Amino acid sequence: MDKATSKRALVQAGKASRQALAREDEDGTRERILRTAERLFAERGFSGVSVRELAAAAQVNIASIGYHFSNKEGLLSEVYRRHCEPMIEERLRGLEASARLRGRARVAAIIEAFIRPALQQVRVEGGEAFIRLRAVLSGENSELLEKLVAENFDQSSTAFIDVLCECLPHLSRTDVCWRFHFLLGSIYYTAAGPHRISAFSNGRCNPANTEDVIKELVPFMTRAFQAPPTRPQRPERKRR
Amino acid sequence: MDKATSKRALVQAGKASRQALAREDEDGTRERILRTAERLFAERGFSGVSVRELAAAAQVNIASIGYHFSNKEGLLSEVYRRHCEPMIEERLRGLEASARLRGRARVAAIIEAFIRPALQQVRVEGGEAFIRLRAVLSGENSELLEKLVAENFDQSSTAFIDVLCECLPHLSRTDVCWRFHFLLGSIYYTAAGPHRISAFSNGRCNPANTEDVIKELVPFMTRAFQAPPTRPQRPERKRR
DNA sequence: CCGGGATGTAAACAAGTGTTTAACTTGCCG
DNA sequence: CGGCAAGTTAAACACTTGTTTACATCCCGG
Repeated sequence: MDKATSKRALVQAGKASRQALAREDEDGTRERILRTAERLFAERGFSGVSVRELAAAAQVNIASIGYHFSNKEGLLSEVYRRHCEPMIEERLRGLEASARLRGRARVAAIIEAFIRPALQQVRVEGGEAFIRLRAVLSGENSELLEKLVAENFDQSSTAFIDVLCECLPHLSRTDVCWRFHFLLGSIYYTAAGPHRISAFSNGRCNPANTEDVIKELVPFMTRAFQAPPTRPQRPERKRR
Repeated sequence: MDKATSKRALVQAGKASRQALAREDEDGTRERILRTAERLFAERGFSGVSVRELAAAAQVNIASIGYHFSNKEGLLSEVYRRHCEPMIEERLRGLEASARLRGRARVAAIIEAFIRPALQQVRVEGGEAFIRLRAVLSGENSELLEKLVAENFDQSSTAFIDVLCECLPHLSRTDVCWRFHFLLGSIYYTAAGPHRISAFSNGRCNPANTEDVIKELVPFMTRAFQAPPTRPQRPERKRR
């Protein structure tokens, strides 16, 4: 990828500025590739989709994807970045808005501010949500993905944890991190493996219904965050 | 796969009985393939590992894996089945044992009975736990995997949900299903994506430490399950 | 009208994919 | 000894993989 980067770097830069002018929604080759990619990757994962399939589905020449995004990984990065930016902004807006509330209501608002944008993320027409892609990817391709996740989410995750610590002063930061991690797991799994629950609930639970998920998950997690601390605020305190 | 199945079926049967005699731990080709497969699949997913890599890592001829397991998917099925059986048995033992307790303590015991066997599942030497494999697979290869999950887990999952419903009579079965689903998500994610939490907690949270995870997750989930119902016990009741 | 950069395309590239073949070794039993 | 089945092997099979090449267009300022 090193030689490809240096070779195509200038081309890429030119592309970016041009696209900033012609506002995203045009129907050009580049746009069609991106839309098809986010759909297919979300459905079948990264290594589960070949560039040939992708090109065929987007009705685009195979080489075009190399031309516009350097290579397959470059395409994934761009898909990822495009979705994360607006989602994170929405999350942070919700986080700020929660500041008007206090106590349990505020915790609930924070959790909802985190969940909602992820779940109702623009669904590609008739397809899976972007969150599904993130969940699917969390299994494979760890090197590239870990970079993407770190770049895109570290900042906002930390912001949420900070505010949660503020609202839950009886908890150590370690406990909050754990609980936040469990929350993440529930969101991902809801997006990634919706078949299982709908199976053992005889179809009564449908994770595709965003409002249902929020109605169930927010009170569940709000309550959970209020469990007594597992680790003491300061480890030494126990001895005193 | 259809023709292969019919052709190798008898061979497979013979193998199974022979292996029942020579107790699992021998160092034969078949055993080496299985052990290597569970390690590699867990690390890099199903489509992320080629038969050739696998054969090389197991120091086995490429054709051997076809001979012993019909094909790559057959190998996965066997890896899966071998781990699920003892794990599910342990889970059910824990579930029965929880019957001695009452109230919140019983809920906690049930949740721990479900979590513990999954997390402390025999780790292949120096490698990832089997649960990681399950989490990784939940993204890809959906047709085969869904069959495997259904075959191996439907029964035990239903048993757990049944008992939880008993312990939480204020909840509708639908609510219990949702909450069980969220629990599953937290477990999977803890196994699949351990890097993220250890990153934003500055290493204070280490999902590889099974006891830590249990100490954090059990109270968290126990409390969460006790949240007030989201859906009424009987939908019509609201109107009356 | 022409030169030049951006964009699109068919064909080829080398490597890698899962699977199968056919030959070969081994051990066992009549 | 011969026959036979289980197990192992190198080699080949028929595709698919991501990427690159060299060749067409296109459009626009000079």
